[in-house]
Amino acid sequence: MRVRFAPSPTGYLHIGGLRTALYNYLLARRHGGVFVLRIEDTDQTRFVADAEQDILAMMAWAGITYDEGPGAGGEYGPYRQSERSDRYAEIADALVASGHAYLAFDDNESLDAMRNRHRSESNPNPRYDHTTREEMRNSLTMDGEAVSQLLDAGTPYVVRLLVKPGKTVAFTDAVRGEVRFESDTVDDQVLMKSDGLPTYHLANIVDDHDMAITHVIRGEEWLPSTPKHVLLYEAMGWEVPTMAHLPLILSPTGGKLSKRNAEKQGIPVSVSQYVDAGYEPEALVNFLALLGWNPGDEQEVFSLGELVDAFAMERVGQSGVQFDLQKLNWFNEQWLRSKPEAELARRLLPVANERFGCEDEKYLAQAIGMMKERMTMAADVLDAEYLFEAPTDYDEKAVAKRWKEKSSETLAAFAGALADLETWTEDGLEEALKSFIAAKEIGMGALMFPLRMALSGVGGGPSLYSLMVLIGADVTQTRIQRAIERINV
RNA sequence: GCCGCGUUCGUCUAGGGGUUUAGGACGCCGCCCUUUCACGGCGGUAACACGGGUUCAAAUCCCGUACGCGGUACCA
Repeated sequence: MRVRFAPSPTGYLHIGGLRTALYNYLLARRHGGVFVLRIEDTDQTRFVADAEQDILAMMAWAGITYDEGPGAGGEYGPYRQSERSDRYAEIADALVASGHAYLAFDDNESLDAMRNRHRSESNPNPRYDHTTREEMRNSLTMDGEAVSQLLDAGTPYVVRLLVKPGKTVAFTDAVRGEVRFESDTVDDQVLMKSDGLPTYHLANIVDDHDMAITHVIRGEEWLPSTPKHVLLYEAMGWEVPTMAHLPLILSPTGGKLSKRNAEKQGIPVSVSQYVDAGYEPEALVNFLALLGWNPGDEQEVFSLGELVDAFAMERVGQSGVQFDLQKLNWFNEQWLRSKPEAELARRLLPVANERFGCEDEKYLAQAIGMMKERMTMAADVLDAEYLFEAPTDYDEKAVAKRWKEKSSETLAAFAGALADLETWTEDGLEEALKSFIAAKEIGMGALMFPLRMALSGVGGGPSLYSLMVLIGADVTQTRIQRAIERINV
């Protein structure tokens, strides 16, 4: 089995592109096959200089490795279409020679004119096909001599696929079963552009054949052009690979997950935006894997390796799937909790240092340990400022509601008790606190709430025992004094 | 318009003729746990697009309709 991911460097790697890459990768690894990365850079006008680099970087971030491709080598290279031009020209010539394709000299104006001529309410998008090609300037309508003259004069031309009407083009899609198209509805696709570069359709089938690709796994947007590809394979006498068209990822409201549409709804479309937002790669991969595929049992959290073991094309769905950021966030929480604090601390230290001057990785790791179950994103720990510095203000609503007349007095007394405490540990603190409230004959809340306010300034958060251990005895004392001075009832 | 693909809780989905009072997950709501907030546990909310047919029996098979999505470029 040989599969490929064939992105076009016309923009940064799209979230849908990453899923396509992932499914290809999973299938290859599952079956001990080869995963090829091929860069389809045949559109000069839309070329984006650093797009290829972004694609490579994002795949690496996600842990999706490939066996052949730019930077990985392989016997079927080069893996950039811009470096394979001669081969496409050769095939285009062969297609023309065998009568499966022809030369067309029409410029944009005459193309527009033809479309305007035929445009009507019942035919809003006239095609260059068996119904119109006879009106045009091409090697079918002109004699050989006229064609030679144009060629000699250097007239620009394209090569078009000659699609004969009255045929049924059928293929079996691994996701959808048998799909059939009538050739009457297929247009004479341009195979070679006038700039001498191939279109996707030509380059794709030539490369898939030359690179011995056995399974073509791509987005559903390609389904309508598959008959053209089948026709091309047949014209060359090549075997048609197994086709699999993945359901499209839709925006949360059901429309296309286009850049504009999605970002309006707060859904990033570039993988790099997820990286920048701080998502765990495992979470994005996990989420994407389940977007259009399911294992058939109730497991939801999968590592990449587990996905490899569980993945099966038969369990890929057929209908479009809506992107749900909340579910992605849930996966991020799951993965975050499974990561060692030390690892997260190492990652977050630079930001913690910048924001709070925190240079102590161990301290940060300890703070993360306390906050882990409250975080959606790793950086959320830094939003709990009180972990790093004294609160500058105290939640007014909570204070108004729960700060009593005696709170200051209680706190002051407790501060005194803490000053005598010898074992500054969670257990020691808990013991001290309990004996304090017992002696004072007050409820737990009468001390806990003021203490929490004094130490954190907010009503919710991690265990106070662990917080006090984290910030230490001195800081605890300072914060208590500060609160007594500042919170007046 | 035409061509193609699709349609089970708000979302991702299981189920593929009787096992179904249609299961799970996210979200939302409630209860429990708890110093708080979370986590966790328990419970609740909520779906077979519609109409015909086939069949003893249909969410499941067939046809139609509706709706959604994709395609309809010298873009991929």
